[in-house]
Amino acid sequence: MNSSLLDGLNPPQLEAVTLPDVSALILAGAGSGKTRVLTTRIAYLIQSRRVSPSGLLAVTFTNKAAREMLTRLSAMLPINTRGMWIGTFHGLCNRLLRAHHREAALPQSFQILDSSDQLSMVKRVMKSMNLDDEKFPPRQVQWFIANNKEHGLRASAVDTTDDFSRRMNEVYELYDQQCQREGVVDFAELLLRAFELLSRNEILREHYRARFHHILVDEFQDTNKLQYGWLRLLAGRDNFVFAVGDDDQSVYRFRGAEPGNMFGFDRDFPGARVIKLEQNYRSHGNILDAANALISHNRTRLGKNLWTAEGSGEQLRVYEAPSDLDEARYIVDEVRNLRAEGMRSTDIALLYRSNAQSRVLEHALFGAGLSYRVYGGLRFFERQEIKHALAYLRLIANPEDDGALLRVINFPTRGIGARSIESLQESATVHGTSLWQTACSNPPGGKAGASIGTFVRLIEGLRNSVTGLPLAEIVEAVVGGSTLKDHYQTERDGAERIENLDELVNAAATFNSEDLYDPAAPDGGAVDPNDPLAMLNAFLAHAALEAGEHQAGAGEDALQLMTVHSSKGLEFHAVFVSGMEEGLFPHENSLNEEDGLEEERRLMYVALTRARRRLYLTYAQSRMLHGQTRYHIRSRFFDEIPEQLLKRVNAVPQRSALGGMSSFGGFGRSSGGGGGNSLASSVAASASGWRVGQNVTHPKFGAGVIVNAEGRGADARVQVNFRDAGVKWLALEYAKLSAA
DNA sequence: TACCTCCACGTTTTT
DNA sequence: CGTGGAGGTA
Repeated sequence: MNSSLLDGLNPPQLEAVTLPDVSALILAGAGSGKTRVLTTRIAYLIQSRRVSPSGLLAVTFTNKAAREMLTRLSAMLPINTRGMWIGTFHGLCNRLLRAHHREAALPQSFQILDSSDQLSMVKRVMKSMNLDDEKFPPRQVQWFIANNKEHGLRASAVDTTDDFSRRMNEVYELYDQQCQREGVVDFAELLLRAFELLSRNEILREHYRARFHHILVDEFQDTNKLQYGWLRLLAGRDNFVFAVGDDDQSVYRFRGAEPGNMFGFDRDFPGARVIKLEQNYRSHGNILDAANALISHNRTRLGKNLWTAEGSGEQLRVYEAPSDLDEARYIVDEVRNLRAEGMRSTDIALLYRSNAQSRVLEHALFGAGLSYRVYGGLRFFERQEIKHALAYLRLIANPEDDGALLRVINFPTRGIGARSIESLQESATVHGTSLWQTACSNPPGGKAGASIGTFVRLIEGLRNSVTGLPLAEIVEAVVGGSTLKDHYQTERDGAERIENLDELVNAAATFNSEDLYDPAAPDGGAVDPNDPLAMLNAFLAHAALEAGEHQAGAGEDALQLMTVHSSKGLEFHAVFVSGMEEGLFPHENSLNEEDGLEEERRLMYVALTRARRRLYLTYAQSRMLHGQTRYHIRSRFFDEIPEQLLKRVNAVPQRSALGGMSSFGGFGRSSGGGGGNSLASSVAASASGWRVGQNVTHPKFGAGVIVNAEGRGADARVQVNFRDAGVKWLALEYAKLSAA
């Protein structure tokens, strides 16, 4: 039994899985069996080391990762995973706070704000302060609040240095007060509140410390300061943290991730072991060599080199397109070829640095009749109609939730306009009560008051009618009774919204209380499926914490389109990385940021290591961006990959723009590939040392940029758009052009 | 209240 | 170019 568990592990994997009681940092390279090691470690602890499943805490970054861990674990062990604390940081903190809501000073039915709810709340608070949202962009204030919370800082602890941040901090303070009044918490608050609860409350802290001797963390490089503090707090001196991560795949620094948590691990956990998993089971050698070479240009690294027992495989295919349209056309052609060879579409990924780049690709794919799926769109629980229905439900669960009330008090419209709402808010401020209480006891007079009375009776009627009903019937009654469906019936594209509302009822019906309910759990964190209110709260928390798969329509054989960020953790047989241009990838904004280029390089490393067998890197000389054609040179990342690993498939010999020989100098073989006249132009221009998009100066015409080229050798001519002199064709042999 | 037009903006994003 | 938000008008 035990041996089968460990069968097939390589020596470092085996060492990691069977470590004694110590803290450990597992540096797991891309495709090195990270998830396998993590889950096998859990299984090993339970089976061989007789650790009780309830004595383990495993924390991930995403719900998907948590689900996968649970699935794999139940396949490995004949145990009930229900009582186990495996989940996301936010999910586990929610669980903790529900179980100890009194100690955490929260109402039992506290609700969770997602980012858009949080933004509305910020706007509302700023409005009450009469803060100019021109001068203080709400998004920036929202970021300020979240960022401070993620550093463990309450408003009272924020060190404000200037008037601007002092003012934002005032919003922060009032925002927190308002959340507290309403009984709502934002995402960062879940973590901070749980952290403070355990810091302050010694009894609880010791209870959980005594319980969780083993704490396992996935994607450790993505943890922020607060999450790290939370881990350390729970670990105390006597427990063991098993952290798995890859500093080379840290690409969320912009969102608060502190890869530095990895670098300080052995300082904070004295005696911690460090194990590197460097054998890659995913990619062929050339792909890994390219990735290794690229990432070696980063200075801030723990240091790791992937290797594979497989052969070198193919070279990386590099395609230079005259334009983004040609690039898309080439990709479509190649996809067709791959499919003709029998590759499934789902095994092919089209990656890009930023979402805006998907449009051209989608257009080309659509035109070619190839089915594709774009990741990163609007998610189920974020849809307008779903948020509305959830707001009705939230209001029933917790009437103090002003945000929920404001969302639906006049949706569908019932004659409560901006003025009525404003006077309601004023009255609430005067009386120091929630909007709901004000609407009940101190409604404004006149017609507005009458409409508000109708709304109050609607909500009360709904609340009474669903008391004691099972979850699905509650949701069904509210979706129906709210007249949301009737409203969408009259809308032009309301049919899909109605479908989604029906889908919400289904989601409630299949909402799995089993995952949450463990009768044997020693703490009170379990949700009793027979307690309708508890189930409703759990469902609403689920809606906020797990916004749902991006889109339906999964399952069918479709190409996978996504940003490089979204591709982290996935793998594909063939991968196209498009838009490999300076300014796009690395993104121009990153160049001004501290460590920005290194993060871009890590991102590129992620992109390269997604591919198992075939990897395409494509770029375009010209690209439509923000409504105008822009000219970029190919990404510097090409220069960081050894030449012999690259194969230029459209054989454009090219000298670099700055005059030196490019890393492609040795390629001259001609093969297929799209392109038309403009391709010929690019050949002409680049062969002569000039390229489209290059800035030049002319002794007579002054400064300009090359916009086109034709001919070769003595006939080569370039078209230059001069700042002052307009567009002119110049023969290269005679014109005294120089690079600017 | 609803619709329309104009303007600003444009990296990555989970919970 | 395309979108989303804001503000103005019917």
